[in-house]
Amino acid sequence: MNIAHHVASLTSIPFLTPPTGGETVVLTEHQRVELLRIGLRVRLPARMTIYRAGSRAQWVFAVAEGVVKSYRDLRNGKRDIAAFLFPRDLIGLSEKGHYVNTVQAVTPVTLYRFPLDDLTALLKRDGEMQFVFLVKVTDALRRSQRRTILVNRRDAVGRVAMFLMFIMNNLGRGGTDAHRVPLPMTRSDIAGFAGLTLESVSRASAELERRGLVKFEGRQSARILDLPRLVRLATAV
Amino acid sequence: MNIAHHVASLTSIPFLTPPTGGETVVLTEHQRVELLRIGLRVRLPARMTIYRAGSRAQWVFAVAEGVVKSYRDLRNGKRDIAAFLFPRDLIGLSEKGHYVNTVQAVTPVTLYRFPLDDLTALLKRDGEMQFVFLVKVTDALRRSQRRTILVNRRDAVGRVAMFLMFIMNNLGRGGTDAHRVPLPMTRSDIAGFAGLTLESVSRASAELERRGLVKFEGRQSARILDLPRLVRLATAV
DNA sequence: TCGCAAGTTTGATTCAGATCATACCGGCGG
DNA sequence: CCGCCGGTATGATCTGAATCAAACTTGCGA
Repeated sequence: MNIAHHVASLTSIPFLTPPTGGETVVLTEHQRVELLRIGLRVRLPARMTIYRAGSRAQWVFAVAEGVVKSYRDLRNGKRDIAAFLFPRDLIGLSEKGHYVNTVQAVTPVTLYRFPLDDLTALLKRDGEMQFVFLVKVTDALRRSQRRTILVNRRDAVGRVAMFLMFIMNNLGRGGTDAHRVPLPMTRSDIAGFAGLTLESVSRASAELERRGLVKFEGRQSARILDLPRLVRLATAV
Repeated sequence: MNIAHHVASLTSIPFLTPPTGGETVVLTEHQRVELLRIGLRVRLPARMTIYRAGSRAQWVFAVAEGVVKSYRDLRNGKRDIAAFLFPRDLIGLSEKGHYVNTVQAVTPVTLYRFPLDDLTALLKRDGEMQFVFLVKVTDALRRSQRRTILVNRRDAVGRVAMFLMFIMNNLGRGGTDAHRVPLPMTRSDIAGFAGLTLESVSRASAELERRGLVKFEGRQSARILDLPRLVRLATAV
């Protein structure tokens, strides 16, 4: 196992900017080595289930590349998407030793896998590193709350507009074309995330296109034609 | 200032059970003293605003007694309740140095107030204590996700049933009567939390009462008459 | 005691999204 | 080239929560 290679890769998931300041938190070289001592890099194809809700929570994962969805199947057959996860995100939310959601790769993904016990011990030892994780989880909480606002909206068009903004904010960086929004997930997934049926997503998308705000190019991507108006729609709650 | 008194009070907010194990995390005596060195106990009357969204985030608070609501006022005049917070909960979610939500006392409350900088430094120094906070924030994330499921439901009666269960899970303990549910917040607050209008909350409540599941005793409390059926309704998504 | 005001209930109507049904599209194996 | 199939779009209808409106209830201060 090539540590040097892993260290280099880990720098690509430096987690996040802290909520209280402007500067980005980056792990020190030493901390990266420590993390990699307990972590393993794994690559998975699209559609692969990473873990299932209810199974024993043995690992925490960090997304390095690709998109992952976290969901719960409800009794009525519907699927509630808890979150879409992107590079830099952590996955492995558990309760009483068992995973809360089922997590599945949407695209081919690269993950880092950490045994929960080892990670816990490491974090307790290294307060600075733990703080990076604390900040990250706090960020996830903020995003979850923001998403609730999205779902609380009544109008389908506004929800889809918000969803597009959401994807832009998470996959926008690094893209060659700032106005192209990749949509690796299905309409069904979008519907589950936005609290709509897939028919409504389809209709709302058509409406956005009709209004000249967005052009859907195939099923897997969209082009933003009028960003200011889209932003207004999305934030017009 | 009576430290001994404060230490005793702090034991009443031992935060949470960790997600990965069964045993409750309790701070050591030393840790409590450390926390209190930087913390201040404050009592506030009902309706008092603790902080406003957008203001500089200088403090983190821990709820010791009472109920607090966290919300955002939306452009359309509506109010989205981000969370209700109970004893043991942390408040002070911020982004780039500014609070995300406005936070207001629903009942008279007792809080512990910690300067963010001091708390940050303390947590980085004491990995064990920080871990208690990490677990707490993780718990908040789980709750936020569960709430999204609540809001995603379409039927008003089910949402109100879920809301009642939610309150029971947070205020149930310590109550003399396990079937009495205190409702310190207004119908409007409930509506904001459940993603309904207050009229719908009112009608759904009446419907629950008509079906013999719940009896509302004044505006501030309800009595669960048929818990099993209420649970089924709440989880029947 | 009265009267006000905030909060709540109840009623009538509207409307957007769910639902049910059917048609379409694009990729892939044979 | 065909036919299948998962995913998507479109159309018709239904439903239940939002909305608008008005009455009622409760607590509280004059």
